[in-house]
Amino acid sequence: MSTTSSTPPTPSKSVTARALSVLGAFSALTPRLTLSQISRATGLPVATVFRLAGELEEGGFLQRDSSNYYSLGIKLWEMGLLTPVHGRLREIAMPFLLNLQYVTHETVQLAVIDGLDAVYVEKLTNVVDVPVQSRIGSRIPLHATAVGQVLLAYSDAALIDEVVELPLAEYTPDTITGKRALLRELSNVRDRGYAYSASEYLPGAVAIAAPVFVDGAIEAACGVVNYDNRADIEQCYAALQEACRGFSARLNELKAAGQSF
Amino acid sequence: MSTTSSTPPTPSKSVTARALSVLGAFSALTPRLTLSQISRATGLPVATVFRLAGELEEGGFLQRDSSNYYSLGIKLWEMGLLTPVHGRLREIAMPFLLNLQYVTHETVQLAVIDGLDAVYVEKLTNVVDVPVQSRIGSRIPLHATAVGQVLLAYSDAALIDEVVELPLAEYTPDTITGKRALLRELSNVRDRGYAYSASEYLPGAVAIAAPVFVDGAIEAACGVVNYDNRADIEQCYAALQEACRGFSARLNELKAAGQSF
DNA sequence: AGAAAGTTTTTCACTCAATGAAAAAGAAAC
DNA sequence: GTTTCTTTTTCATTGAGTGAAAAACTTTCT
Repeated sequence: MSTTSSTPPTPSKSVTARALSVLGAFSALTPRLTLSQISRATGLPVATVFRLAGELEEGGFLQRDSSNYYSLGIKLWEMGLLTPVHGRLREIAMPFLLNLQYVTHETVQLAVIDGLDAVYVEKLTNVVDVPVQSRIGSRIPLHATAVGQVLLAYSDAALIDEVVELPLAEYTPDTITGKRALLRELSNVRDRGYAYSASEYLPGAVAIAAPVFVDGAIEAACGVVNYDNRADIEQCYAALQEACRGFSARLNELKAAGQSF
Repeated sequence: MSTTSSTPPTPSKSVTARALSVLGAFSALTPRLTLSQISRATGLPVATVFRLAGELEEGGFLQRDSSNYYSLGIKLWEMGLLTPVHGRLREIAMPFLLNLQYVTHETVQLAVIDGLDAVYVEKLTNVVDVPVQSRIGSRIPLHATAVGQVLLAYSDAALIDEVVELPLAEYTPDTITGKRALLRELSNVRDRGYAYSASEYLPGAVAIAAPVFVDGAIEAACGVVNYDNRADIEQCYAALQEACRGFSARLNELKAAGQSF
């Protein structure tokens, strides 16, 4: 019964929040930072960063190289591997993805939904010199990619409504940017059971994606991308379907057998 | 007289150290924990853990499911991907590993040295139902595995001396446990340019491994394992050599071109 | 069903650990 | 050489973190 305005009573930053913001200063574009760079990036006084960074290094969350640059520590990587998205998804998916890659010879991807984005959990390419567009961990739009559309199509109506109302960025001339058009496409995806996207995000990239269900709810999406229409889509689709079926079955099997999540 | 206490590793510490120890309570064996479990594992009072866990959740480092279980958050996974071991090694290695896996059909692995252990950075198997012995992130002994022996063989003399003096655990009857025998084997590895290990760690597992150099110093080791001697070792070896050469070349190329680390 | 045991959340007075300005010590740039 | 920038140390101040205890919930047992 609080009639008080929802003013967040959090003007100050706790020590923990500060420590996390030190870690947050690192990004794909800035994977290496000096003390003073961290200080500037976070707005925290150098002396404070000095102490916090020291403690984080102590714990293995940061590491410091010979030229006084910090980067994120190996402990952080190890902990990331304990995350459900890795241990309960990518690890189980891997054999299926490998086989799918083996059969199709194309780029294969696994994505989940997080918030209002799709996130690549795994991505396999055997082309060495490919200009990497998006890496594992990248966030990509739900409306403009095959995996995104699949993830969205089978999500709760509430989420669909929310995304549909968002301003839909136009990445290429083929990107779906209209609310009605997107809703129609999502409906198509559900009818077909898979998504097909040609040049909606990256020109020249043709992708198909299919859903992975656990207990009837969508858990992830698998996709196959090929550039410049090299591959036989029919064949890719068959392989994709098989991979998704196998993966779904495995997840459900583990869920039934395993005690938790 | 052992001071047996189930909470030894938590003398009074800084806030940051406490927060990190909350994260540290999670492991491969206990990827999900309740508040009170964390409290017991860390030796911190529940009220303290309550606050810290709340802040870590706020920052995306922990997540809480419907049944009040905490697990490590997606943010942690994302940050792990920014770590050099991932972005500067596994990501670049991946196409070569995939191709190696494709050619040999066997389990393929990439490992680095960290402290006195080898750590698996990547491991590819396309067999679905394999009883997973060691996963990505696992630490494995330097003296008893092919990748470990390669990593050690090309390390600094100081490190070799240190490892050689350690008590060398005997995993199978074929494990090298003697100091002199290990030194001799390392010498063999250097002479041959690769390591060959049969049932030294896991009975029935035959592995070969080769080094990956950057600027003349060893950076990682690639290996191929096959169980029950199914594969043609000669063929595997050729493929392995090619993968390592390609990968080394790519790393050196990037190092020369790229600005840093 | 109710009681008992366990877990999560809130409260609050105390106090100790975190703070950051400033100065010292090092590096690098000019 | 001087200047400019960065890292590290010091230290008086204080407010953020603390944890015992009680309240609020949940689960388990009889």
